[in-house]
Amino acid sequence: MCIRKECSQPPSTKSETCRFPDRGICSGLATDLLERLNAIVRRRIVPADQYIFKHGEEVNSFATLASGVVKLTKTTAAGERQVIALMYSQEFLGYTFGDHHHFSAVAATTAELRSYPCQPFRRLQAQFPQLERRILELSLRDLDICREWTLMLGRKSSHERVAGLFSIMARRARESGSMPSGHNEVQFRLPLARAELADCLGLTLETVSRNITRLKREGMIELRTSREIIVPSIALLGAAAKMDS
Amino acid sequence: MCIRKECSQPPSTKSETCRFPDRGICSGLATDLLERLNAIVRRRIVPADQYIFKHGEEVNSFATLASGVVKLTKTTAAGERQVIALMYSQEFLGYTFGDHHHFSAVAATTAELRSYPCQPFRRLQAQFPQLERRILELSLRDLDICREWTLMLGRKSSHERVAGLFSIMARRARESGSMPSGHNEVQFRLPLARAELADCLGLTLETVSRNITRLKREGMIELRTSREIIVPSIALLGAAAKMDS
DNA sequence: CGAGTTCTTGACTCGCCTCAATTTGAGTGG
DNA sequence: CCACTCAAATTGAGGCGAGTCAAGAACTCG
Repeated sequence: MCIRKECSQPPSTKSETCRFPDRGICSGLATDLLERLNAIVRRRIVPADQYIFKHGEEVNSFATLASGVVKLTKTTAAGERQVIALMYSQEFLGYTFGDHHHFSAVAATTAELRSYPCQPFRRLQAQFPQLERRILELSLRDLDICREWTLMLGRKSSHERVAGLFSIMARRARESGSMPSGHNEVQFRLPLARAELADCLGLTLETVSRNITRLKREGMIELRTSREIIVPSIALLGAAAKMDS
Repeated sequence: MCIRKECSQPPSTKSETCRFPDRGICSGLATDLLERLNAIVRRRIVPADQYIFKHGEEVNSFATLASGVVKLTKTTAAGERQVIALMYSQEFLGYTFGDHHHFSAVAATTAELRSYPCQPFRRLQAQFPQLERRILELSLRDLDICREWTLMLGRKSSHERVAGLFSIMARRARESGSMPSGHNEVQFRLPLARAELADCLGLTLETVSRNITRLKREGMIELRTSREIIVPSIALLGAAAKMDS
């Protein structure tokens, strides 16, 4: 019962800014609101490994990630880094009610942003309930993902973690990329170096590397180069990670 | 800049259901909306260690926790349990757009719920933008907490984790309980057994126990019984956990 | 092609887990 | 009120998985 998540709506409002309706902020919005959003949007290119915003900085814009991959990171008082989320193309970045960011955002690859200045965006949000609702939907989705991640970090072995992350990445690559969806094999380029993978998984770079070789040995993955990965079967990889979703 | 989180609003709309304005769903809502909510609310008492809802079950209500403590849990395919969040008095529980729960909720102590049936609640939500906004605020808060937890599980030692959890619990106890706020020392009753603490922290019960004795030895805490904890200084305990917030 | 970075691999250490034995504490009935 | 019982917590001994330190191989880019 209850309102059902609308997954398969007709791609009617497919504008330039919204190519993947179920991920982006703009999906399903009325055309007049889309126009208002387009009126305030600004483009911004952030090269790989540069900050988009830093922990503690004042919030002055939100953004849709038009292309690229972005890491959200936090740091222990002891200085250890932890990636708390990976944001992929079309996802909405940095929304908060607070006036200061509680984490940092770093471009993992070159990131192309559609940036909405905070104040006019909030005015639109107050004016259009459908925008507020969309933000809520996306936030709840982020919350779900974060809790899944929590389970991973709390209870899984290093081998399961690496398999799990690769399985997630493979699925994203299959969705976003124009892959023949009938085919089972997925090939993609890792957006992260070994040390960054380690920061995602709460491991060290060496442990990540060892588990990559182990997955290779077990036939779960193949490496073209150290960044180019071939996954023969996502289902098999997901099983190795002991995932359910 | 941007809209500031309203923390110190006058406690004007203090109804029976809303004693802690900044945590609950009802805080700051107009009186007509509060009346509509009160019209659909139902009470429910759940004894300790019983499920409030289970992972995979259909969503049929949301609830404010009127008193008690609730664990939100997930389980690995391998069967290991992980607590992904602790909900305290006045917090809002189980909201989602989906029609099935993605995790379980278990009463840690006897839990008194104010339960809102899903369908009428969603109608009110569609009708009153302020309710939707409030849900968004709370969801973003949950997201922040979850990401802090992620950092803890990914990067902290067992000792830091136990200290961190106790420091969080002590702060909650000080807020909720009628403690002399001038006084530094906090005393509270643990809502969780050792095994449950372990499920929160991604550790084993033995490791939790060892670290409790260590904290005791270091003078960071005192135990009256195994469930009654005295924290001489939350600040010191927080420092041991290497927390920043 | 060469220089610097990134990745892999090895040897060793340490922290947390596992298994097991007490100890403590709460509840019950004599 | 005090033994008895059972569950929960503590403590110990030993093993294993992930971290640390270090060397060498493989990429990347000028």
